[in-house]
Amino acid sequence: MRTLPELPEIESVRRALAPVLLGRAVRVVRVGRHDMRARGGGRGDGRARAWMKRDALLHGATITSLERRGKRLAIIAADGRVLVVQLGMSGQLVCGPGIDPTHRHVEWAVRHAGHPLVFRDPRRFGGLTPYPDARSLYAAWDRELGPDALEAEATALAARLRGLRSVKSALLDQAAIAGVGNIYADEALFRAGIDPRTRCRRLDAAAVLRLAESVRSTLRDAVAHGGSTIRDYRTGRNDRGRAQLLHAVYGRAGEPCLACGSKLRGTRLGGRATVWCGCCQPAGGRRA
DNA sequence: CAGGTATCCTGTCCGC
DNA sequence: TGCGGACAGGATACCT
Repeated sequence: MRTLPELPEIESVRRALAPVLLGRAVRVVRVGRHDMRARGGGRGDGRARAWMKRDALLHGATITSLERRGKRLAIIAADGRVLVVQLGMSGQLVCGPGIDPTHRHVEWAVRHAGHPLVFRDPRRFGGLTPYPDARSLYAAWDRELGPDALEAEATALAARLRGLRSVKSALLDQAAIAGVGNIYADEALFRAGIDPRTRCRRLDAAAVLRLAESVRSTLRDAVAHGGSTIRDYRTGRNDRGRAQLLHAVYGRAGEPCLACGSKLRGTRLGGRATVWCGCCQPAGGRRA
């Protein structure tokens, strides 16, 4: 199964849910599982049970805002409570018709909405994290996440692409830049004309800035298309996205480069499938 | 410090 | 047709 909610997918969910949820009161009507991860990913990080109470799940709250940083979406209530949603690999936060009935972990009734709000996640790589107030939310985000890959200035993103590690691993590091996953890392590197294996230090200032701008434009274009629906992803209204039509390299190893026609190369970098064009993406980056 | 690997998890796809 | 195993990867712990 391939489904990777990255920043554009989360942003599409946020935009779709805002008109449905803002100003509305929610009520927890069902908790399907009590053993979701407190945070996405990791092993042995403990299953959270105690917090999986209605209070932590915003029972009885009125939603005042939906905020996103990177791949995390915070639901903020009028009384200060916050619930952060991480979709992980296969998660969905949806309020609309035709939602798959399986793997529904939490359901809320939304006042004056025709459908319940549903958090479902077949593979349970995602999770829900409650915070007592917005202050603790922002403190956690500042501690764990770099600047948002869509909202931050390109110069701010470029400043984070440093060190000896490969430029792709830097892009995937949420503490460096928040929001880029495996799909858009490869797409942005293709757009910038940079070999994903290049160490950050080997990129000159112009190449780093070009990459930062490519990250922003790649994500912006994907958001404009409603995110990429590889398989499971749906917007907050349960619609499919169309950004997958923009993918130039992701999932295309061995196929011809859309720019030059040469065979796209594929390998594994940091355990992740990586695709690039050896012709258009030279080590150290294409000269401007 | 950087990279590789195992872990978590389930649905999908492939070969036999 | 069916079944076992590889594969997909976001985040993290641990080892080299």
